[in-house]
Amino acid sequence: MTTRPKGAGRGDLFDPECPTRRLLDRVGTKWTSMVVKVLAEAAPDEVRFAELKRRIPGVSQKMLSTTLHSLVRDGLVARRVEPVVPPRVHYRLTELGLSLETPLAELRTWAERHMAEIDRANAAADDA
Amino acid sequence: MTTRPKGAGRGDLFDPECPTRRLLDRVGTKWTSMVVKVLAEAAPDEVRFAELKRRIPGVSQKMLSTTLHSLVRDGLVARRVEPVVPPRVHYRLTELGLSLETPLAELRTWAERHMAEIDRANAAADDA
DNA sequence: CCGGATCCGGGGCGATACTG
DNA sequence: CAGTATCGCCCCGGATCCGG
Repeated sequence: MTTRPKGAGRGDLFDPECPTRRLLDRVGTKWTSMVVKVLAEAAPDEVRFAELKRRIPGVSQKMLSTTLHSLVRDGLVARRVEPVVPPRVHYRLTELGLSLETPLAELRTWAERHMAEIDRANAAADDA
Repeated sequence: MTTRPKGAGRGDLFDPECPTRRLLDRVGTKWTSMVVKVLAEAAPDEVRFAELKRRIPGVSQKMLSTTLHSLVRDGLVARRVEPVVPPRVHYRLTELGLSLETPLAELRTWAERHMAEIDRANAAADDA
Protein backbone atom coordinates (compact mmCIF):
# COMPACT_ATOMS: atom_id res chain seq x y z
CA MET A 1 0.00 0.00 0.00
CA THR A 2 2.53 2.54 1.04
CA THR A 3 4.59 3.23 -1.98
CA ARG A 4 8.10 3.56 -0.75
CA PRO A 5 10.15 5.85 -2.85
CA LYS A 6 13.11 7.41 -1.23
CA GLY A 7 14.21 10.94 -2.01
CA ALA A 8 11.28 13.30 -1.52
CA GLY A 9 10.88 15.81 -4.29
CA ARG A 10 10.43 19.19 -2.70
CA GLY A 11 10.54 21.57 -5.57
CA ASP A 12 8.42 20.31 -8.42
CA LEU A 13 4.92 19.28 -7.48
CA PHE A 14 4.73 17.20 -10.61
CA ASP A 15 7.83 15.31 -9.80
CA PRO A 16 7.01 11.60 -9.64
CA GLU A 17 7.83 11.86 -5.95
CA CYS A 18 5.38 14.73 -5.57
CA PRO A 19 4.55 15.00 -1.89
CA THR A 20 0.93 15.85 -2.58
CA ARG A 21 0.38 12.75 -4.60
CA ARG A 22 2.00 10.69 -1.94
CA LEU A 23 -0.09 12.31 0.77
CA LEU A 24 -3.28 11.71 -1.18
CA ASP A 25 -2.28 8.11 -1.67
CA ARG A 26 -2.39 7.80 2.10
CA VAL A 27 -5.30 10.04 2.99
CA GLY A 28 -7.28 8.70 0.07
CA THR A 29 -7.33 5.16 1.40
CA LYS A 30 -10.78 4.31 2.47
CA TRP A 31 -10.66 4.62 6.26
CA THR A 32 -7.78 6.95 6.99
CA SER A 33 -9.67 10.21 7.05
CA MET A 34 -12.30 8.83 9.37
CA VAL A 35 -9.79 7.43 11.80
CA VAL A 36 -8.06 10.80 11.88
CA LYS A 37 -11.36 12.54 12.47
CA VAL A 38 -12.39 10.31 15.36
CA LEU A 39 -9.00 10.64 17.00
CA ALA A 40 -9.01 14.39 16.43
CA GLU A 41 -12.38 14.73 18.12
CA ALA A 42 -11.18 12.72 21.08
CA ALA A 43 -7.83 14.52 21.34
CA PRO A 44 -5.93 14.82 23.51
CA ASP A 45 -7.52 11.69 24.96
CA GLU A 46 -6.68 8.25 23.70
CA VAL A 47 -9.14 5.91 22.10
CA ARG A 48 -9.12 2.16 22.37
CA PHE A 49 -9.30 -0.16 19.39
CA ALA A 50 -12.80 -1.44 20.06
CA GLU A 51 -14.10 2.06 20.69
CA LEU A 52 -12.58 3.20 17.41
CA LYS A 53 -14.23 0.32 15.63
CA ARG A 54 -17.54 1.16 17.25
CA ARG A 55 -17.32 4.75 16.10
CA ILE A 56 -16.55 3.89 12.49
CA PRO A 57 -19.49 1.89 11.21
CA GLY A 58 -18.64 -0.57 8.50
CA VAL A 59 -14.94 -0.86 9.08
CA SER A 60 -13.59 -4.39 9.42
CA GLN A 61 -11.12 -5.35 12.11
CA LYS A 62 -8.51 -6.04 9.51
CA MET A 63 -8.81 -2.71 7.75
CA LEU A 64 -8.96 -0.75 10.97
CA SER A 65 -5.86 -2.52 12.17
CA THR A 66 -4.09 -2.02 8.86
CA THR A 67 -5.05 1.63 8.68
CA LEU A 68 -3.89 2.29 12.23
CA HIS A 69 -0.55 0.64 11.64
CA SER A 70 -0.01 2.69 8.51
CA LEU A 71 -0.76 5.84 10.45
CA VAL A 72 1.57 4.78 13.25
CA ARG A 73 4.25 4.02 10.74
CA ASP A 74 3.78 7.45 9.21
CA GLY A 75 4.13 9.08 12.61
CA LEU A 76 0.59 10.46 12.55
CA VAL A 77 -0.73 8.25 15.32
CA ALA A 78 0.80 7.01 18.56
CA ARG A 79 0.05 3.57 19.89
CA ARG A 80 0.20 2.58 23.55
CA VAL A 81 -0.20 -0.93 24.86
CA GLU A 82 -1.15 -1.78 28.41
CA PRO A 83 0.59 -5.04 29.22
CA VAL A 84 -2.37 -6.64 30.92
CA VAL A 85 -4.54 -9.61 30.14
CA PRO A 86 -6.57 -9.09 28.12
CA PRO A 87 -4.40 -6.44 26.46
CA ARG A 88 -5.57 -2.89 26.03
CA VAL A 89 -4.32 -0.83 23.12
CA HIS A 90 -4.79 2.90 22.96
CA TYR A 91 -4.38 5.28 20.04
CA ARG A 92 -4.05 9.03 19.82
CA LEU A 93 -2.99 11.56 17.22
CA THR A 94 0.55 12.84 17.37
CA GLU A 95 1.12 16.54 16.83
CA LEU A 96 1.83 15.81 13.21
CA GLY A 97 -1.48 13.99 12.97
CA LEU A 98 -3.29 16.86 14.64
CA SER A 99 -1.79 19.33 12.19
CA LEU A 100 -3.11 17.25 9.32
CA GLU A 101 -6.59 17.46 10.75
CA THR A 102 -6.79 21.15 9.88
CA PRO A 103 -6.58 20.84 6.10
CA LEU A 104 -8.66 17.68 6.26
CA ALA A 105 -11.38 19.54 8.13
CA GLU A 106 -11.47 22.11 5.35
CA LEU A 107 -11.88 19.40 2.80
CA ARG A 108 -14.77 18.05 4.85
CA THR A 109 -16.36 21.47 4.97
CA TRP A 110 -16.06 21.77 1.22
CA ALA A 111 -17.54 18.31 0.77
CA GLU A 112 -20.50 19.07 3.00
CA ARG A 113 -21.19 22.27 1.12
CA HIS A 114 -20.69 21.13 -2.43
CA MET A 115 -21.23 17.41 -2.83
CA ALA A 116 -24.88 18.09 -3.58
CA GLU A 117 -23.79 20.13 -6.60
CA ILE A 118 -21.61 17.29 -7.77
CA ASP A 119 -24.53 14.93 -7.42
CA ARG A 120 -26.70 17.27 -9.44
CA ALA A 121 -24.05 17.50 -12.14
CA ASN A 122 -23.93 13.72 -12.32
CA ALA A 123 -27.69 13.48 -12.51
CA ALA A 124 -27.70 16.00 -15.35
CA ALA A 125 -25.00 14.00 -17.14
CA ASP A 126 -27.14 10.88 -16.81
CA ASP A 127 -30.00 12.60 -18.55
CA ALA A 128 -27.94 13.34 -21.61
CA MET B 1 -22.35 -0.47 -6.32
CA THR B 2 -22.73 1.10 -2.92
CA THR B 3 -25.72 -0.23 -1.09
CA ARG B 4 -28.20 2.44 -0.19
CA PRO B 5 -29.24 1.93 3.43
CA LYS B 6 -31.76 4.74 3.46
CA GLY B 7 -31.95 8.50 3.54
CA ALA B 8 -28.53 9.69 4.46
CA GLY B 9 -28.38 11.18 7.89
CA ARG B 10 -27.27 14.64 7.00
CA GLY B 11 -25.55 15.07 10.29
CA ASP B 12 -23.46 11.95 10.50
CA LEU B 13 -20.17 12.14 8.68
CA PHE B 14 -19.74 8.42 9.14
CA ASP B 15 -22.81 7.56 7.22
CA PRO B 16 -21.91 5.23 4.36
CA GLU B 17 -22.86 8.10 2.05
CA CYS B 18 -20.52 10.42 3.92
CA PRO B 19 -19.72 13.25 1.53
CA THR B 20 -16.14 13.43 2.67
CA ARG B 21 -15.50 9.82 1.87
CA ARG B 22 -17.08 10.26 -1.52
CA LEU B 23 -15.05 13.36 -2.22
CA LEU B 24 -11.84 11.64 -1.24
CA ASP B 25 -12.70 8.73 -3.47
CA ARG B 26 -12.64 11.20 -6.34
CA VAL B 27 -9.81 13.46 -5.34
CA GLY B 28 -7.78 10.46 -4.22
CA THR B 29 -7.65 8.95 -7.68
CA LYS B 30 -4.18 9.20 -9.01
CA TRP B 31 -4.34 12.11 -11.43
CA THR B 32 -7.28 14.20 -10.32
CA SER B 33 -5.46 16.56 -8.01
CA MET B 34 -2.80 17.31 -10.58
CA VAL B 35 -5.29 18.03 -13.32
CA VAL B 36 -7.10 20.40 -10.99
CA LYS B 37 -3.85 22.10 -10.09
CA VAL B 38 -2.78 22.64 -13.70
CA LEU B 39 -6.18 23.98 -14.63
CA ALA B 40 -6.26 26.19 -11.56
CA GLU B 41 -2.90 27.70 -12.41
CA ALA B 42 -4.04 28.40 -15.94
CA ALA B 43 -7.42 29.78 -14.88
CA PRO B 44 -9.32 31.54 -16.23
CA ASP B 45 -7.65 30.42 -19.44
CA GLU B 46 -8.40 27.11 -21.04
CA VAL B 47 -5.90 24.34 -21.56
CA ARG B 48 -5.84 21.92 -24.44
CA PHE B 49 -5.57 18.18 -24.03
CA ALA B 50 -2.05 17.84 -25.36
CA GLU B 51 -0.85 20.74 -23.24
CA LEU B 52 -2.40 19.15 -20.18
CA LYS B 53 -0.68 15.90 -20.99
CA ARG B 54 2.62 17.70 -21.47
CA ARG B 55 2.31 19.35 -18.07
CA ILE B 56 1.57 16.15 -16.22
CA PRO B 57 4.54 13.88 -16.71
CA GLY B 58 3.75 10.21 -16.59
CA VAL B 59 0.06 10.34 -17.28
CA SER B 60 -1.19 8.12 -20.08
CA GLN B 61 -3.65 9.31 -22.68
CA LYS B 62 -6.20 6.90 -21.40
CA MET B 63 -5.99 7.98 -17.78
CA LEU B 64 -5.94 11.67 -18.62
CA SER B 65 -8.98 11.23 -20.79
CA THR B 66 -10.76 9.18 -18.12
CA THR B 67 -9.88 11.63 -15.37
CA LEU B 68 -11.05 14.62 -17.39
CA HIS B 69 -14.36 12.98 -18.22
CA SER B 70 -14.94 12.17 -14.56
CA LEU B 71 -14.28 15.78 -13.66
CA VAL B 72 -16.59 17.02 -16.40
CA ARG B 73 -19.25 14.65 -15.23
CA ASP B 74 -18.86 15.95 -11.69
CA GLY B 75 -19.24 19.51 -12.91
CA LEU B 76 -15.75 20.50 -11.80
CA VAL B 77 -14.37 20.96 -15.30
CA ALA B 78 -15.89 22.41 -18.47
CA ARG B 79 -15.05 21.03 -21.88
CA ARG B 80 -15.18 22.97 -25.14
CA VAL B 81 -14.68 21.49 -28.57
CA GLU B 82 -13.68 23.48 -31.63
CA PRO B 83 -15.30 21.78 -34.60
CA VAL B 84 -12.30 21.95 -36.86
CA VAL B 85 -9.97 19.42 -38.39
CA PRO B 86 -7.94 18.38 -36.58
CA PRO B 87 -10.21 18.91 -33.59
CA ARG B 88 -9.22 21.08 -30.67
CA VAL B 89 -10.57 20.37 -27.20
CA HIS B 90 -10.17 22.85 -24.38
CA TYR B 91 -10.67 22.39 -20.67
CA ARG B 92 -11.09 24.81 -17.81
CA LEU B 93 -12.22 24.68 -14.22
CA THR B 94 -15.79 25.61 -13.46
CA GLU B 95 -16.46 27.79 -10.44
CA LEU B 96 -17.13 24.67 -8.45
CA GLY B 97 -13.77 23.30 -9.52
CA LEU B 98 -12.06 26.53 -8.62
CA SER B 99 -13.61 26.48 -5.16
CA LEU B 100 -12.23 22.99 -4.63
CA GLU B 101 -8.78 24.22 -5.44
CA THR B 102 -8.67 26.19 -2.20
CA PRO B 103 -8.82 23.27 0.24
CA LEU B 104 -6.66 21.22 -2.13
CA ALA B 105 -4.01 23.91 -2.09
CA GLU B 106 -3.95 23.76 1.69
CA LEU B 107 -3.45 20.03 1.55
CA ARG B 108 -0.56 20.61 -0.82
CA THR B 109 0.95 23.13 1.54
CA TRP B 110 0.68 20.67 4.38
CA ALA B 111 2.24 17.97 2.25
CA GLU B 112 5.18 20.15 1.25
CA ARG B 113 5.79 21.08 4.85
CA HIS B 114 5.38 17.74 6.50
CA MET B 115 6.01 14.87 4.12
CA ALA B 116 9.65 14.90 5.16
CA GLU B 117 8.56 14.13 8.72
CA ILE B 118 6.46 11.27 7.48
CA ASP B 119 9.44 9.94 5.56
CA ARG B 120 11.56 10.17 8.66
CA ALA B 121 8.96 8.33 10.69
CA ASN B 122 8.93 5.58 8.08
CA ALA B 123 12.69 5.37 8.05
CA ALA B 124 12.67 5.06 11.84
CA ALA B 125 10.07 2.32 11.60
CA ASP B 126 12.25 0.48 9.12
CA ASP B 127 15.10 0.44 11.56
CA ALA B 128 13.06 -1.32 14.19
C1' DC C 1 -9.53 -7.92 23.51
C1' DC C 2 -6.46 -7.12 19.83
C1' DG C 3 -4.97 -8.16 15.51
C1' DG C 4 -2.05 -11.28 12.42
C1' DA C 5 -2.56 -14.75 8.22
C1' DT C 6 -4.85 -16.18 4.27
C1' DC C 7 -7.98 -16.42 0.40
C1' DC C 8 -10.38 -13.96 -3.04
C1' DG C 9 -12.96 -10.55 -6.02
C1' DG C 10 -13.17 -6.06 -8.18
C1' DG C 11 -11.46 -2.02 -9.90
C1' DG C 12 -7.78 1.40 -10.69
C1' DC C 13 -4.27 1.98 -13.72
C1' DG C 14 -0.88 1.26 -17.47
C1' DA C 15 0.61 -0.29 -22.47
C1' DT C 16 -0.60 -0.80 -26.87
C1' DA C 17 -3.29 -0.38 -30.99
C1' DC C 18 -6.90 1.64 -33.67
C1' DT C 19 -10.47 5.59 -35.42
C1' DG C 20 -12.25 10.38 -37.20
C1' DC D 1 -5.06 15.94 -32.25
C1' DA D 2 -8.01 13.71 -29.27
C1' DG D 3 -9.87 10.18 -28.05
C1' DT D 4 -11.79 4.83 -27.65
C1' DA D 5 -10.98 -0.36 -27.22
C1' DT D 6 -8.75 -4.17 -25.38
C1' DC D 7 -5.83 -6.73 -22.32
C1' DG D 8 -3.88 -7.68 -18.07
C1' DC D 9 -1.42 -6.68 -13.69
C1' DC D 10 -1.57 -5.20 -9.09
C1' DC D 11 -3.38 -4.31 -4.77
C1' DC D 12 -7.07 -2.44 -1.92
C1' DG D 13 -10.26 -4.09 0.97
C1' DG D 14 -13.85 -7.69 2.78
C1' DA D 15 -14.58 -12.40 5.10
C1' DT D 16 -12.90 -15.76 7.80
C1' DC D 17 -9.95 -18.36 10.80
C1' DC D 18 -6.60 -18.44 14.29
C1' DG D 19 -3.21 -17.03 17.94
C1' DG D 20 -1.50 -14.47 22.30
